[in-house]
Amino acid sequence: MIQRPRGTRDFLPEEMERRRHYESLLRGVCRSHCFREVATPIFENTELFTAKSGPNIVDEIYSFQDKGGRDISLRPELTAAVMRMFVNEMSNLPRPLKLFYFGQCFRYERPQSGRYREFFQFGAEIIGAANAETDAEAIALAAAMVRALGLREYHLRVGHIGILRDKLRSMGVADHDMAEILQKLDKKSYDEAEPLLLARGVSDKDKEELFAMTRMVGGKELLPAIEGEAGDYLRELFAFLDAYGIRDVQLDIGTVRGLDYYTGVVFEIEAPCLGAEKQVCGGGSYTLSEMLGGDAVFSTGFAIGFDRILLALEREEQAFVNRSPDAFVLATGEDVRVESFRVASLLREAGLAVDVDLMRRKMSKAMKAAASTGARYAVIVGAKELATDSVTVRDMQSGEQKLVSIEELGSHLMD
RNA sequence: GCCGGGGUAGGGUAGCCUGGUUAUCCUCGGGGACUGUGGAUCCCCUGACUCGAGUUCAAAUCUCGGUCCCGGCCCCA
Repeated sequence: MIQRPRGTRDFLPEEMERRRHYESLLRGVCRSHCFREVATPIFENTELFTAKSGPNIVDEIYSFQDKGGRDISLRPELTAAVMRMFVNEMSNLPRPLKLFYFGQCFRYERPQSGRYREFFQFGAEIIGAANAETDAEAIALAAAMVRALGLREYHLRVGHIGILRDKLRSMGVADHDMAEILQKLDKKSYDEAEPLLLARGVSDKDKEELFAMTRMVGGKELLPAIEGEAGDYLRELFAFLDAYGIRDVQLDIGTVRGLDYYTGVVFEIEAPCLGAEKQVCGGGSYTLSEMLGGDAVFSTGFAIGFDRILLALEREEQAFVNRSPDAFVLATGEDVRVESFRVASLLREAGLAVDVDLMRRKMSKAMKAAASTGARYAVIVGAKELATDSVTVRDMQSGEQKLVSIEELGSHLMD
């Protein structure tokens, strides 16, 4: 037996139907917000990902040389690819561009709960605008998507990377030193952040103030206290979010991102039921296009961990019921078997989901098979009925049976 | 990369500690009893010890290694 590669999954029909269902809900939300879908290759030149995330990223992704000696990687995320596409092919389109995407990504990591080597991201980017309404639009979309899926318990947290950066700058920390410190602060690793700060001559008082800021989490009552441009920006953002009906937002000054390309607002959504890997959505405003050889263009985007959010729905025991056939067609015997397929075809043409017995079962077994598919009706094709161009329709729930002419069969089953 | 727990038919399990006939039971699947009526019952059938090495007369069982799964650490673009 050949095993599946580590960290991958097979999706059986039931699971696949469920996935497609939720996928289409998400697509619907994107369309209602007038985002348009794009797709990029599953593999890219490795350079694209090292340009975005640094050379060490190669250790964590599926990276190889193809037969032509090109350095290729399976995409570990989709933002870089979408920005590449924007720079290469879409930079002259009217702005803002509102794009969304869904696809699998690959990371060479140790699998654990909610973490696979092949996983799916559903994300969106707004390219070419840099203001509070753009960020609000992105956050509103993310929130609407999570709501559309029906996730009951989640936390939406919004922060602004500028607040801590301003603070660090005022404390005399140089810009190129910030990423490392912010990374520690994001994880609330104060022990590790402290020596970095002290080494740059930050006073104890400043340090404590900084640490206190990273612990600021709350509702919009915190807004007035936030100084500077970032504060103004957040007040504006929250006004737009409020207009969009998004009120269950936490303001979290400690939510930052270590990476340099984030420029302002950052946000994440987490589902507490998931345990260690509970973040189901992450995003923010950034500028990446320059790193990919384009002009400086501001964007806001996010990605939803599709597998994770489905796992969260499962943990919340949100039932998904697979669709069952409208009808199951079976023959009473060999003499009318071919004719039963004609009836099935007729019903399919009429737009019904119709299954047939392919196993040459005897009638009682066929009936049993019909029951196990969950079909609403059994359509029994027999010589007696065919004599009057009719079939017997059995309601599988009630057991009630009727003689129905083949001509009226389709419309009879429709209602 | 690190720590811990696991792996017996498609799914769920017993057996493992204490090595010894044909590997248990349930379910699912196929067929039959039922020759024109399902979800009931009965009967029959298909189907498994994660892989490799070692110990032994003998390994599902003991030992070591690989692999995969589960939970956590690290990382999280």
